Amino acid sequence: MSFEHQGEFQSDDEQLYRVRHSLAHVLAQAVLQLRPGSTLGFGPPIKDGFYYDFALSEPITDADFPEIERLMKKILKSGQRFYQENLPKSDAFARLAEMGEPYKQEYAEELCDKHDLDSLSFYRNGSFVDMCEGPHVDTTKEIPRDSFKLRSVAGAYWRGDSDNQMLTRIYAWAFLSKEELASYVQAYELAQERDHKKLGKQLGIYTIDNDIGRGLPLWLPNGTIIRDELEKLAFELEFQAGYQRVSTPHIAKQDLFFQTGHLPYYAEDMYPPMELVEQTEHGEKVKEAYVLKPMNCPHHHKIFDAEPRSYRELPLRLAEYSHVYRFEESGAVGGLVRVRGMCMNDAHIYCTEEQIKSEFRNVMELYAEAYRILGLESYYLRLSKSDPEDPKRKQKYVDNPNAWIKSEAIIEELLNEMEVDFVIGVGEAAFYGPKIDVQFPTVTGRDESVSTVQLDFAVPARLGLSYVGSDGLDHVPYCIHRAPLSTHERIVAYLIEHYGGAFPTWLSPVQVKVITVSDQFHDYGRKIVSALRAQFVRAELAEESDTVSKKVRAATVNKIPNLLIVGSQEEQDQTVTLRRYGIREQLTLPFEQFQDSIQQTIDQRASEFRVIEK
RNA sequence: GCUCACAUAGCUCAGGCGGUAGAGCGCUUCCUUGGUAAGGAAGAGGUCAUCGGUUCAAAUCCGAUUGUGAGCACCA
Repeated sequence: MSFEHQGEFQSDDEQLYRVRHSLAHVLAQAVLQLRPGSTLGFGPPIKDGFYYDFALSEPITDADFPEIERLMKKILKSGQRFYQENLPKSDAFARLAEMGEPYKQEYAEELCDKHDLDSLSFYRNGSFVDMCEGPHVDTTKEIPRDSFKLRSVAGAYWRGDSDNQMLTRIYAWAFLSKEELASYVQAYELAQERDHKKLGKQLGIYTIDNDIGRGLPLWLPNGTIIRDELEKLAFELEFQAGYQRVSTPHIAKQDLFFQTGHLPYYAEDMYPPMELVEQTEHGEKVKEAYVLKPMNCPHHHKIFDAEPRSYRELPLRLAEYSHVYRFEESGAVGGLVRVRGMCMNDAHIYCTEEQIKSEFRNVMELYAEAYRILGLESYYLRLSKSDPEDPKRKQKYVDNPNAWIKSEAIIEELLNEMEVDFVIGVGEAAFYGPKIDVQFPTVTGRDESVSTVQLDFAVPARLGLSYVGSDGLDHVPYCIHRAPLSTHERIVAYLIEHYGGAFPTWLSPVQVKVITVSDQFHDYGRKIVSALRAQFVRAELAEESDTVSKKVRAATVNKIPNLLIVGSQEEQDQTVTLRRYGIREQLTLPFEQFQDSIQQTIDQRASEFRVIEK
């Protein structure tokens, strides 16, 4: 198993860091020129450039970018020197007050309190002064004038807290040369071509209809094939790992979720209840309330509880691909990555404390196997812990400090024993326990949790789950929640971007497209298609009376992995000419040999096509 | 939820300083029967997101709503 670590922006290139940091100051200088009376927030370097936050006197939009860039270039050209000065803290506060910089002032006071500082660092270039630790370039002449580009304007809360005022953030790309900028922008644009929202539409995978609802994707025939293949994969992996499949309804009584503790912890993320109302003498009364399930665990817990359990049955592994519904905030919903209705590769493992580690390990191995088959490599692990410092912790996490310490220790120990790299996410835990999240980068450069394994020390007890131990006494089981293949929505989004829409044969909605050289070979083409379909290969004949070129192009645009070209030669020899997606060289082989080869390619879920020699 | 931008044919987009619209692809039909990324011709297809306001006149200007995108916050 290999898990790569991926951390925050840390430039190993000191000069790049200085340039970006200095450009942030130059941007602020230009914006203050254009919008006098604006004040400053933070303006750090980031992984591909920098940003700066402003409380603007007048709004700015991207239509102002050319003007701002012009002002910035003028400043760069003028060769301003950067001077550092350290002011005693009282002088520093006085200066910030004089400058009219309330955000900087607030931060300055906090810095001094927290780190017990008695002086603060400022940088001056030209007429512009900013409280800042540096480092910076010596002079703006060091900064190439053509290697940065303003990218976007967006809102951002001061100090990242939605209770605070929203500032205006301007993002920019910045590099050390024009060429580096150009190649970065080009790579960025190329990556946008892989965006699952774009390809999902182009390849007929899913659609979202406003009459159905936001965040509620409709899976088209091509997308449904991919889902079915993933479910088949999960079924096989889980069968071999000793899981049992169960099926449960999409709704349950609201009261169940009070018992589990989801309500009130999780209320904001749930669709409002469906209420059955009864007429009484005094008016209306809610007789029963049902909710759409946001998670499957309560339903599975009830299956565990459906009969008396012995320690001999543990670990009991219950698996289900099931829909859950979460009322994500409108601004969070987008494409397939954040949706309000999703189908999850869920399972719950009930086990004893002694079994936790080995079960976690089994789950991690199942993940690694699934990722290997899917060819996914660019992920890293995050140990998601609670945050004991969080003032809102009582609303966010089950209140049982000892259980948190113990369960977090078990998982961290396991990760260390497995010798895998991981980062720690403080405050990223589930409300009922710590978890290991598997993070994947999207084409838009964000990391998202795709898969997750979670340890639950709280909910089984709340529902009164128990098993009889070898000592004849009742014990509360631990529960491991896991979803290696994530939700169909999220994993398919990643797979589309990972493969750029060109799926390996086993996942591809159309696996073989038969292209005849002219209509007179359609009979042979149809014979091939029906023989392939008889072995459950998803084959189609290109029926259009177009030229071969046109049909090849159409199939290529649709990223179909295998094309079979047939004409008089092939019909006479009972062969086919195979052209693989993205490969120009082709191969003519007996049709029967192709049948065996594609069967093996599919059965092995191979990423490449290998011809079987007879 | 918040900030900003955007919404024109099935798709990708142009146009429009106010006088009710265009291209390419796709689709349909016809000709072509062609050996590897677009053969040719004709045709159908749009209350310019929705609602309201200004105006003699709104797709164009203004407002609201809905949706989409980029961020922020959120994210089991």
